[in-house]
Amino acid sequence: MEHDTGELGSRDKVLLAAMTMFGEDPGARLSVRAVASRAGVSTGSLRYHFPTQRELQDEVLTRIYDLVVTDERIHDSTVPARDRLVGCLRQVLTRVGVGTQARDGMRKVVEEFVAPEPTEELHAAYLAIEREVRRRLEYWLTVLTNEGALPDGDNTRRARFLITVVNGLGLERALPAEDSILQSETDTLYTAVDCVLGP
Amino acid sequence: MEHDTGELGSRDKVLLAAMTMFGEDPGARLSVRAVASRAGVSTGSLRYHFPTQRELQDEVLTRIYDLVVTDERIHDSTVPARDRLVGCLRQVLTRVGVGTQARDGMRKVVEEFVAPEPTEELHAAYLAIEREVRRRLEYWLTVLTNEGALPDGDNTRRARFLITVVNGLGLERALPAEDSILQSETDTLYTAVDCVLGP
DNA sequence: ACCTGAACACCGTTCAAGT
DNA sequence: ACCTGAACACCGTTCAAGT
Repeated sequence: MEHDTGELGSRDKVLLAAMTMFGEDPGARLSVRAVASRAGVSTGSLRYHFPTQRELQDEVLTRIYDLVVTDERIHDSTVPARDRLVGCLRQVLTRVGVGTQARDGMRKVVEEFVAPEPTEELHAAYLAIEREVRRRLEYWLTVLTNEGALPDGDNTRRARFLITVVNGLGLERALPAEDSILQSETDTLYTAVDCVLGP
Repeated sequence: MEHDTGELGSRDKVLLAAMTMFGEDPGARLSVRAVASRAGVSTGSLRYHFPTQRELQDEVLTRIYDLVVTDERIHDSTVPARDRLVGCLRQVLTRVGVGTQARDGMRKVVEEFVAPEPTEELHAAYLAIEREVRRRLEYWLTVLTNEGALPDGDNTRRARFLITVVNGLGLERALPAEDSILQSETDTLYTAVDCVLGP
């Protein structure tokens, strides 16, 4: 008959604590001790479920992005425009995934579109995907423009810029990284979005 | 009549030690204790001359890159700061190449660092490279900061952002693209640089 | 002015010991 | 199987004390 988090396993307690902390401050450090103590769990237990700090952060990333329902988000004007746009970009990154998924994804992209001699077909196939993503991004930017949150301007260009940033982040998810990846990804997303939204 | 480093002041001893260590392994950590002990100096003394670890690393960078003449570009103050920074980023992208070279390069990166299960060695190897690039970028930013072209701020964060953009552009060079890539790359570089330099 | 080294408040990871 | 918490080997920074 518990009404707190007592029924949760340690793993979930840790995850809940980490996500809460991330929610409170997306730039937070999420150190072992900070998260463990917030979760009411020992550092050893945290390590048992997440053998490395990076694994914890990856899991947090996945969960966070799963929660975000996106397209609604861009219309929710109670939230600052920059947060909404960052949320949308995060949604794009969700599909990239983390860990093995991110690495497999990048491997496939390279196998399919980079390694082979670029035929007409391949070219067209990739461009179709790329255009799809850009359209989506442009749509989000349009919403913000109509709302007055984003000055009139070349939204295609802006979208291309944001896509490049997301591509860079996606690649970095597949590559080895320091374990502060969660924090620096947030930094970069906000930097890019602020850049587009202007002063 | 000393023939060792005995005549050097502590500050120089520290600098010499740090630069030697950097020379031996550009991926080295250059921690307070490691450098101080190598220099035969107390941590307190090191701190006296370099109030912060960042200041030490910046000084090392400056000395190192002042030796390497390749970066004349960043020092040429007859050119606007943004153009110089974009030039430097282009220099990084030069190594990525275009066409077949870019595709081969990306394939190799993926083969080497993405596809295999990430061992400790691989991880360290990649991080060393990454850190090297970031240091270089930070150095460029420091030059602009000292010059007054760039407000004081977190240059590490700025460097990370620019690296992500360059990573994105590199990936896009390897992928199929519309033929306006040159133009959109320039757009993106300037957007990113302006974003960093501020209004 | 310059230098020392201990102390502080942190890291992430490991591990013997418990249940 | 899961969890504990101490211990380890590191960080960067501060500071009273010396010369």
